[in-house]
Amino acid sequence: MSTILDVARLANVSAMTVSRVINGSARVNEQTRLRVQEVMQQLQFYPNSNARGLVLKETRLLALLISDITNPFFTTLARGAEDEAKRLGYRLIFGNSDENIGKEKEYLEMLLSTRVDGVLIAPSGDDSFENLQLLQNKELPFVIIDRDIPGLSCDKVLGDSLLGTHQIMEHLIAQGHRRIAYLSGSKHISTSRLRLQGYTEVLAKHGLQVDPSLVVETNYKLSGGQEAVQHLLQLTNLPTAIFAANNFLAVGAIKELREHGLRVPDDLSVVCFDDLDLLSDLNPFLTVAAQPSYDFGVKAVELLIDRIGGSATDHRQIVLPPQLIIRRSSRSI
Amino acid sequence: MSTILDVARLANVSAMTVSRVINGSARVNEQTRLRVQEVMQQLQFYPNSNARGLVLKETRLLALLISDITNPFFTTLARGAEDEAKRLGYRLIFGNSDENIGKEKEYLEMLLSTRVDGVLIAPSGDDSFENLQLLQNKELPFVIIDRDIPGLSCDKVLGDSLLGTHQIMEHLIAQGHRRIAYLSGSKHISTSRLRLQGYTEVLAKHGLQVDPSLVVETNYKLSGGQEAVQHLLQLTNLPTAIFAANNFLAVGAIKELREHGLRVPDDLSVVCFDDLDLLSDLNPFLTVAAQPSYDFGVKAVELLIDRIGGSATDHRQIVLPPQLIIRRSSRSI
DNA sequence: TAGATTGGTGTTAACGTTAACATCTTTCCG
DNA sequence: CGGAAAGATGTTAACGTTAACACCAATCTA
Repeated sequence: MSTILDVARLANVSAMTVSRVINGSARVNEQTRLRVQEVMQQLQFYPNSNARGLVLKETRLLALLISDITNPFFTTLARGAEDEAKRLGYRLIFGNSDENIGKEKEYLEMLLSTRVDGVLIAPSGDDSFENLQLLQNKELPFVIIDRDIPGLSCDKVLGDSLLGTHQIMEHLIAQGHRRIAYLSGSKHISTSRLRLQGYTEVLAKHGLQVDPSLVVETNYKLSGGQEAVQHLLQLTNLPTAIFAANNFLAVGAIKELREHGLRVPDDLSVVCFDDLDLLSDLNPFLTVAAQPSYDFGVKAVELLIDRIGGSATDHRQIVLPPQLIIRRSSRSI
Repeated sequence: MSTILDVARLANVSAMTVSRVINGSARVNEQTRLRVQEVMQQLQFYPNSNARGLVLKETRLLALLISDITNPFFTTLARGAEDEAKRLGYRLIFGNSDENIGKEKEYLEMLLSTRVDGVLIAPSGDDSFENLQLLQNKELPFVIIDRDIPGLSCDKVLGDSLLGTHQIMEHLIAQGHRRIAYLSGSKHISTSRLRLQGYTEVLAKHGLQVDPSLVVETNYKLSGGQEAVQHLLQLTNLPTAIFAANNFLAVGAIKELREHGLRVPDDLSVVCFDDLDLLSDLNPFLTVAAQPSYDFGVKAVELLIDRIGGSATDHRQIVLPPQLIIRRSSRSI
């Protein structure tokens, strides 16, 4: 790999002049500039970002830490983040935390070493507090996405869990459902709690009590949905509808229901948070509170880069609204 | 951010001793080691990868360049690559090329600057040849994934397009289909060509001719599938089945068919390459030649790291077999 | 007991780039 | 026409880390 010095020698200038040509950081004679550029071309010279990062204390690298890149919600979010990052001249590293605090911490430490300029993170849960404090100690800018953390002051891009839940629950109730199960992710994740709160509120509003046996706490994975349904099926008095706190839970639930010979929506309605993108194109089936996941990524990168630039002062919070999409997985009874 | 020198001062040793503790590169007295580790802990010290990369000429960063992270095939592949990279102590940068040579080139240049240790790339097409030659010039190890490039000698992880196509086509023919359309991606992508070849072979084997009006070349995107179907619907003699060269094409095709009031499989059967993962869990619908996408990622990282380590000599090629999964989108006529 | 070995540690220079300052020439202005 | 300003370029040192070598003390070996 050729260096700036190789270019300098061949172009008969100092390294500094080459640096100036690369960065446009100061005037350079037109002729000299052309000569230097020609040599760079000829040598296929690409400046070493490591050396640059060392002196500039900036790497133009961002990191995106999410729970699972195979989840369409995060995939589309990642796409938004990547497009926006690229537009603004940043690259993106990504990692999966698998909803696991330990893995999350490992990643963050790696990122601290990498000297990324900032981090986008969907925290694995409230316990992420400590991990994020580490970032704050080290003054590494970050934005949390999708999940809030109580007591943590930082930039945030969140969905409106209460609104979405109200939309979903009102829909189910309008369809005549009264026994509605709630499949929750870990209660240490803000979205799980808020959606439970919304669930309770809407039931109360309609004079209904929460039946504790219909509230199942599990995890935001496919297997979580399956386990939750196994649990529900042991009840003598089955629910007529299931509200799953995210898309993976819903898919797991439907899969498990099907394996027990139950049909959706004929035997049970199933609705959830977050759409399935491609899947919904293929076969619009699931009734969902869809979130603008692409925008989550875009907005988060914008906040982050503002923060990095130092122009942002107070912490900002962006709340993106969900949209109820009624499809075939829910029906009137 | 504290440096190795801060640690050295506090621990009353030289920077070199700290470096040795970090890397375990030479003996250090047990007591000294403990003292240094304590100070590192206390200062929350994380070694600067930029400085390290500069002297070691290695960054432990890999890059994954694919056409679109929202495609489940690539998503799962990315997950496999990320898991394996992490296991081997590497981080992963990723980028979307959108099947676009120019964007691909930009990315590769960025990666050259970043001094990544290696690149995993699903080339946007045969024209990627030049882009990859740049990597070869610069002696940056890379592995191409999913798509071959004629005349390029390098490490490769590919699917078996011919086998998969044979499985799919034999299935359709066994179901009585004779007028089968083939929706192709760009013919500058090896998989498009091989699948066309397989398509032709199987038809010939059964004494059938290729009807050119049934072969539609478009692109590997959702919109490609939609456009292709618009084209097909203008024929007076419609096909009874559509074989789409990838999953996005199939989804686009089905979406468009539905918009024209045609049902799958009642009016037309649709089959394709690559599964839809989550989607297939929710609602097993599409008949596909599924490829082990997770393994594509894992194997590619293995090849790449072997290459980086210098232990690999000849270029290697791994071919992963597809698996025909028959579901409801195809039916006997 | 001299010489070699090994354990433990430090010093120096280098990796490739850029900020800060220095130098020289040319142009401008009153 | 003399001093200031602007234009063009170079020199030096620094960023944080590690390889290579050097050094010293303790231990081993013949």
